[in-house]
Amino acid sequence: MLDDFIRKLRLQGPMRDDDEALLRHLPHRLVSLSRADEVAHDGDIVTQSCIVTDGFLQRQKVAQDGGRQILSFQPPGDAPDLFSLQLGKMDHALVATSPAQVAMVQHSDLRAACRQSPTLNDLLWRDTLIDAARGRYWLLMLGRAEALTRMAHLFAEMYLRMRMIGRVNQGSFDFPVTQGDLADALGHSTVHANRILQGLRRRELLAFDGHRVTVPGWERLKAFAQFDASYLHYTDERAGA
Amino acid sequence: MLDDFIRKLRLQGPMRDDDEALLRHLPHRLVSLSRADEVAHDGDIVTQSCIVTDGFLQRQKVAQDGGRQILSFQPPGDAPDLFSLQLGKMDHALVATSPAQVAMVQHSDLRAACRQSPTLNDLLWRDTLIDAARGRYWLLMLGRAEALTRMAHLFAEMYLRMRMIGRVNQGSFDFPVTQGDLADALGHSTVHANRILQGLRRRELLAFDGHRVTVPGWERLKAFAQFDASYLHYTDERAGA
DNA sequence: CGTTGCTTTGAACTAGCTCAAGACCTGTGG
DNA sequence: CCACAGGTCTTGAGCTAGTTCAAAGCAACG
Repeated sequence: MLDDFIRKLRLQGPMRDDDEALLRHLPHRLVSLSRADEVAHDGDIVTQSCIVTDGFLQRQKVAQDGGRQILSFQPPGDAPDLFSLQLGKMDHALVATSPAQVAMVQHSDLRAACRQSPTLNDLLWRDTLIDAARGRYWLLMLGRAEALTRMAHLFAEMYLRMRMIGRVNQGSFDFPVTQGDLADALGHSTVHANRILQGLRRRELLAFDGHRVTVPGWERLKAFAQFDASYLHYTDERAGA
Repeated sequence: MLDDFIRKLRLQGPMRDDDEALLRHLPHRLVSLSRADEVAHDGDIVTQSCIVTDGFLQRQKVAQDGGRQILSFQPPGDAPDLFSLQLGKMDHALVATSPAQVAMVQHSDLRAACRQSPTLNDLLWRDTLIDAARGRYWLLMLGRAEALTRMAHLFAEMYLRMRMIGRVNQGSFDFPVTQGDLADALGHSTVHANRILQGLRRRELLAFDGHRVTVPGWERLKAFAQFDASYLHYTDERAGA
């Protein structure tokens, strides 16, 4: 069940076999989620973290005026609230983007594993930092990139991340989000998200039907989105190619 | 020299006295910087991290089109590239915003200290995660907040962070940045940054002369900026009040 | 087979941009 | 001590990317 997580950690740095064993023996409880289910609410005090095993979660934050900003989409293999192991408190909500499945792990068990193995401690720390690096890149996109590039970049990142966990088949992968979700992630209105998607399809950079993304030419999309995979900090040489 | 850093860590969670001693005995080298000096370049492989002891650093990233996005301003007490302890590689540049002083610490020494004290390991991990939390909040601002709120929020955050390290006197603190810097941080043009600042001054929310910020009424600014300090994860009760 | 939520389109509007020029300030060399 | 140079700030004016509002089309689900 934690296969994707372990696979991703291995892509992000060297993992000792005994650390993998420690992870595999982590007690966990599988939970199935429907779209919009909240794994954790903004402000919650939490004592467990989750690992996405199927579907997508998203981080989101609702502003005073009711506007919603989606801070990230988290594909399988992600541990989107691993940070709470150290912070203990949510500063945003963690919500199921689509029907999803997560493995819940107690902080006490994670802490015990980290104490037992400093190298596992480092692997997890590293994962939370790569997560932050993705956030920084998203910041760059929101601040500087124009609409088409921004949207293209989001899809390029998802494409590569899904490919790295083996979930891309013939240039296409599941990504069940609404255009409203995309708009809230990119800081646009729903109407404009719709028009951007049409623009990307017209340019034959990607097609998206609300459930599945198809990338006809990865190199073309990469170039258009000015996508440079180095911020994902994969140590594997094939990454991003 | 590491006083502000230790002070900040103590505000973010309980610190054992022996951990403080470990930090104080970290070998470090003080470096003075002029405005625009690069502590680390985008893409650098690094084996040391810095702690800001005076002045401001900023993270920044230059897009293909030459546009620059400032990802964060780092006041004294921050360790803006502590993440490189785990990642080893810069995915953005670290630059002096103004004349500044930093303490450089070797990763090998930091790693030794973390191995020696798991609680110190946690304090540092925690610090990198709070840094990420600030980034998420900035993302919310860039995505959803309108110009005036966005600018006000940046100043509110800097005000509070400076106050927590004792660098606010009578509602005013040093913040030597140009309007171009502010624009590049907030995703605006320089011209617009200028007009926003005029708007904030006209409303008597804050005054800024290019060197120093003066906040005539903290409560008013807080309300206007919709500032809620909880994302800074200070454990001290006085924080944000 | 009707309801509900999502997508698509049009049209008017606006926040923020770009371009351009002038004012101001600060440090430097003569 | 002055003049000049380079950067920063300020202002105006026209433009554009993206918004809001409103309505219609579509598709999935009970």
